[in-house]
Amino acid sequence: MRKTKVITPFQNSTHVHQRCTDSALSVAEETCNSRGVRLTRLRRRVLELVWISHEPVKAYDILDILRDEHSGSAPPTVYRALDFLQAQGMVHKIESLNAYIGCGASDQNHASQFLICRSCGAAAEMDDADIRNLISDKAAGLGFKIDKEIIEVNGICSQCSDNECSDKYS
Amino acid sequence: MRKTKVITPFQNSTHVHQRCTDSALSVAEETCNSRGVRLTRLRRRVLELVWISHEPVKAYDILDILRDEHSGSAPPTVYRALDFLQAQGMVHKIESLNAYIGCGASDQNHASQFLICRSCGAAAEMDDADIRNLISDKAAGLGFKIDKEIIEVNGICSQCSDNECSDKYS
DNA sequence: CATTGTTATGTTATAATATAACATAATTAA
DNA sequence: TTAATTATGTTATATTATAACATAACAATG
Repeated sequence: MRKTKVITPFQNSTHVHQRCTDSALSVAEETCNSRGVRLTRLRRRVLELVWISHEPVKAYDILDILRDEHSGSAPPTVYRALDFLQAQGMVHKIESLNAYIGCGASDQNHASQFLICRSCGAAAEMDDADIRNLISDKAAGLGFKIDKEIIEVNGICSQCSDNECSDKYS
Repeated sequence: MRKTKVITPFQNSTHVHQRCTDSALSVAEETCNSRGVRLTRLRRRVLELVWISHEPVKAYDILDILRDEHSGSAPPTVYRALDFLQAQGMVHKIESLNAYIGCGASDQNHASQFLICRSCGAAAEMDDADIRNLISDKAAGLGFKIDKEIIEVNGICSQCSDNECSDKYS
């Protein structure tokens, strides 16, 4: 069994979030350049806003911010940018939350499995080869050809369950 | 590797859908009785309407039918019934479609993996022990405690890909 | 069997999420 | 520099879901 490849981990308190964002933005710039697609100012800004935290972000929360910055912003503004970013693999939609999260591995073709913590609200992204392969095999065994896998695991992350435990004695 | 347990298969053309529905409804009746919860006329009717086909059904499509039958029907009518049926495991929500599908195994506690065909629109439900165990193990390895797993695999079912092939020569 | 608490449904209103359709502007290709 | 293409602006509306409060049905108890 292979080790789980963690694309975006649950973060500890010492993590400097600006680094995640900066890194994701530069990967995105490069990826767009090499693909000959345009990371316009608007799209870049939406990507930046998606990366505002490790919690999946709502489209209308992004829109609220865009509206403060530019009066011409409307739902299509944000949904179009999100569509572009999803097509380029820079943003994933979390279907069970109707929310969007940044992906720092947009340069790599990969599957995703999300772990979503109901306590802190953060989402971690994995690409676990064993899971990917097992599901491929099982689907193939039933004659099913996979386009896309949506895996969203809800629960409690390790840090939050540590905190819950310590709460009992506080 | 264990054989995939198929809860609801992709159906062939000879399948008599009334049987799926009847069977699901009687399992539901019994399950509700044994749990001491009430499968009211409304809830039963909504369950029946969810079972109208093997394609996930939209809440407002159910509502349109309910409205023909009873003028007092409104969105809460259908969402409340769906909430009840989901809580009892008789209906699952397909998050990526915002649609609902019947489950014939509401008497058994189980995980679900859905295969959703983009050609015929049908959804098949599995409970594959290997997938369930692998995801549990991987999550546990990261210290993550699972509440619920959402697995929705999009693609083309075996029958539809057979048809696509034969189309090439027709 | 009357009362009381509980659960289910009715009803109105509105929130939250997303897209259609067409106009204008910016960028790219010829 | 014109034409084609792509991106954004703008208005309107579709789709999905919940809040809040009223009434009705049912169940448990004395």
